[in-house]
Amino acid sequence: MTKSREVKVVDTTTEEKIKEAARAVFYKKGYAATRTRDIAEEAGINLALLNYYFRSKEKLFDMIMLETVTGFMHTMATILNNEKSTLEKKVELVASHYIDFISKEPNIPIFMLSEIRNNSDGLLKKLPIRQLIMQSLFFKQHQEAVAKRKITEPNPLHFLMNLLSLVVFPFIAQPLFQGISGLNETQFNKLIHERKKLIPIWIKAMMKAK
Amino acid sequence: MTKSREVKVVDTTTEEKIKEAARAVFYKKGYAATRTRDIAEEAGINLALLNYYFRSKEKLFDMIMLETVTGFMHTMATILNNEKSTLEKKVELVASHYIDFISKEPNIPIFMLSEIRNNSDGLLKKLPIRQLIMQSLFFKQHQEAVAKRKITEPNPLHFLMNLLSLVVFPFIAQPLFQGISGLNETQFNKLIHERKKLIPIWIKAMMKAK
DNA sequence: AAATATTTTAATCAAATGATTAAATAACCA
DNA sequence: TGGTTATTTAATCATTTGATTAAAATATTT
Repeated sequence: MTKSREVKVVDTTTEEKIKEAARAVFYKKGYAATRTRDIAEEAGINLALLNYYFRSKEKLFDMIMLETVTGFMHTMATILNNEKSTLEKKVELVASHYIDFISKEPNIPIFMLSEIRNNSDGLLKKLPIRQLIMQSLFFKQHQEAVAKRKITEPNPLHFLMNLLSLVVFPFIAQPLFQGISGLNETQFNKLIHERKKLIPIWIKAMMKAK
Repeated sequence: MTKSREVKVVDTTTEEKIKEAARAVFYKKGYAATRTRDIAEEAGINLALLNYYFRSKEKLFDMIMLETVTGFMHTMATILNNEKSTLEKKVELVASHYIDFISKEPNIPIFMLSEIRNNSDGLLKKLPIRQLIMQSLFFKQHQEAVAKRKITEPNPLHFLMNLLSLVVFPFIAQPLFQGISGLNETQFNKLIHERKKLIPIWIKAMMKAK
């Protein structure tokens, strides 16, 4: 292993450093509010290097945005299509995985959803998310459960919307809820993590309600 | 009624025109992405008038932000403190009111939550939202219901978080859900409005689950 | 009507910001 | 090593953007 290789493994490439810095700043402040100079500073590099490696702020952003959304959807599709888990287990997996994931990157949901909303040319339309989820095993299992009268709500979109709402919204509205409740960050995190167990129970009860 | 007064009533003041334009643009694009020139154009006025009436972009924004958050919280507090409604009825009122309200201004939730997140000096701390909600009749009724074993989940914050999640998140993630489902705007709106009836049923079932 | 105050406009400023350039430095290779 | 390529830097550009100014237009008061 040459020295240059070792640097790439142990430390990180300048290119990677910039990308990671950009990711951090974009996640926190969004596209419009981040300055290329913020990214340069965060990465500890000269401003010109950003354009040297990535041509423009917009190209760098598009790359990160694409990776973020793709990663999010890919994980979702993987869970929803898991052959070895029941519908109930999938609910547990979604809740558990995303609560842990978002806990590590709390700004991701509002970042993604804000930027998707702005994005007029439609990043979503370029990705094959539609069939990946609408034709997932999760949806088939839901359909079966409806047929067997295990679930009353026949629309699988309500099912998925409810699950994601309960998982994601508390993070998005965290500052609001902390302001209301007076809980500090540690206490709030504890509350959030309780939900890994609670959400599957709630979802189960909801979907049987009539 | 003089002519100048009539103008103020029928038409609108320049000042009001600017404020309404600013509201529209800020809601849609957020603080960082809106240009004072965007607001001027939307209002059909000269750029200098914005500074003449409101001194700066930031002051104009702060004013709109304060009104928005105050309005939101005030309505919430009013519903949660309604002496004449049961806990269940309050859930219905919240769902019904906010679904109608956000339907008319779909960008409000993500706007508010994004900007609250940025706001480092803490707009929330200046408002008396804490006691207004934590000491609300809604929370007292919840406590009673827990005592009477009508509700299993003892934490009222989970209760409120769940309710708001189910109401608000579908709007925030609307572009995502439309991308996933392939529904057009009309179809999606129909889905959202179904939730006015469904959410109270779901909440009821959830909170009794164990 | 004349004088005064208010509102609006066009022109301009200064700072911020995304991007480029040419030169310097470091890495690589024959 | 010496030459070539790749990386990095400092300086600078051109635009954009928030804000100001002085003058013009309009409304109000005396």
